[in-house]
Amino acid sequence: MRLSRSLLPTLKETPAEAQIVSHRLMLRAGLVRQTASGIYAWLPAGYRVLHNIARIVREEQDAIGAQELLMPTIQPAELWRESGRYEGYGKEMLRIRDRHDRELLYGPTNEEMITDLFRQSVRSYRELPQSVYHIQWKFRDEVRPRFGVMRGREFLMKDAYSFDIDQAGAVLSYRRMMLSYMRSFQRLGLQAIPMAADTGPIGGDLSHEFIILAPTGESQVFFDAAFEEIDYSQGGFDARSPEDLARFYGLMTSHYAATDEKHDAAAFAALAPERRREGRGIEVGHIFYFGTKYSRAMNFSVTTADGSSVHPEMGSYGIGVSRLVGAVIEASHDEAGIIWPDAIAPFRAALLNLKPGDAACDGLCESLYARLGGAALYDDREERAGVKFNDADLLGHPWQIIVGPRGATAGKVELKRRASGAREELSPEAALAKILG
RNA sequence: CGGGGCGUGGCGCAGUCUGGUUAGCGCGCGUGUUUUGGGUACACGAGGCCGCCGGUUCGAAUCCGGCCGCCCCGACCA
Repeated sequence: MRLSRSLLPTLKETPAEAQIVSHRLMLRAGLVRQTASGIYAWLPAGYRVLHNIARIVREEQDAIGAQELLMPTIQPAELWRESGRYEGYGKEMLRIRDRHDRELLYGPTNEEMITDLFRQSVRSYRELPQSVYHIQWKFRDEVRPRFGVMRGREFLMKDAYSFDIDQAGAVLSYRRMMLSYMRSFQRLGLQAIPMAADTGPIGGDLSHEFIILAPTGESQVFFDAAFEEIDYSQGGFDARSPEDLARFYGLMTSHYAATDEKHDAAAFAALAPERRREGRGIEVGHIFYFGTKYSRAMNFSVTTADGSSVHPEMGSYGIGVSRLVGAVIEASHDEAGIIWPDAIAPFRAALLNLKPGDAACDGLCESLYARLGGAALYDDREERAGVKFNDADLLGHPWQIIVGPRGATAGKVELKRRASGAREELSPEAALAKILG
């Protein structure tokens, strides 16, 4: 992308409405613009990040055999009356009427809808277990939206639903999903910790929330360093193996982890000092096993091997995709701006032409840009070097290729690593190899 | 939903209490000169229904009433 032709409105000053660092940086870096309280437009660079996060989450869902589908944002009130939640959900649900005065709502979640879809077509135990997910916009009419994209009213969420024939199967689905979550967060460059949680309005028996560490997180968290050392990869655990899932779940639940409300100082103190970890955390995911709550209320049953019928055991699993954009920034930034993890950066590299109009600089930049393609944001603007440096740091590209007249004539570029600040002068080929390699 | 605050060029703000020149300042934007590896300097210039509606007044950004929007603290939440 050429910066001179991009909708990437960086700001020198912070808009007054932004309080927390991720909100400020998202506005300043031109990732989003607020359209109404808690509702944001995603500008090109921000949208790329959102896509990248969604892609990783999707890959990890697919990897455990969950099927992607897409359910609508607007739902009929009738479905929610069946489960009893239309009345129960409260003012957070955005209720709408169409021209025929039919009651609709903008979905805050999809348990009812997916249960309806399953009951329409799934009749036999032979068709289960199944897990499905979608990545779709949700709306919760928060009384008080804040923290920018971290607590908006409209947000992008990955929500998954599992259907099993019995509790044993449902527990496996639950554990498998937990593994997928830990892998997703790890790939996003985040340290995540699962913690036992209350089930809230979703209801159910078993629930964990996933907290990621960020210095500006909303709650204090305490945990065992063991979480940092676990290998969540395919090599570490096979998601198809019940034994591996049991071992994994054992690790997740046997080590100490708690937010300040549930913190047990004595238990924490019992850990060896070098294993005690403490920090601030942000909730980015939540999983629930709630049994037959919806299948029973909505009369979804399947026949079993012996000819009787049962209500399938269900679970639902959410990841706040748009919230993660803010959460990642909270976890990874400095005074100059954002520091994107390589996996989700909008661009792998910023290509800084320090002297547009200079034949050597232009020529070298054009050839580098052609080689980098969509991986690079080419700063071809007629701006001072300082402006470009500052914008590149603010945007947080993992790499910066700096092309100035001095180096260009000598066939050299400077490569800067955003996270460490390390710079080195090297040949264009070597720089490309590092960035693309 | 309780409490507090704010709406003035794209952004950050002053002016409002105490009504009265052409409504200011910084940044940004445009043109020119200058500068050329960390937000350069100078000059000139464009850009404002002062959130909206109504009222008071000879006169309203400023006073009064209503409405709308946004932010912060708390309770609540992926």
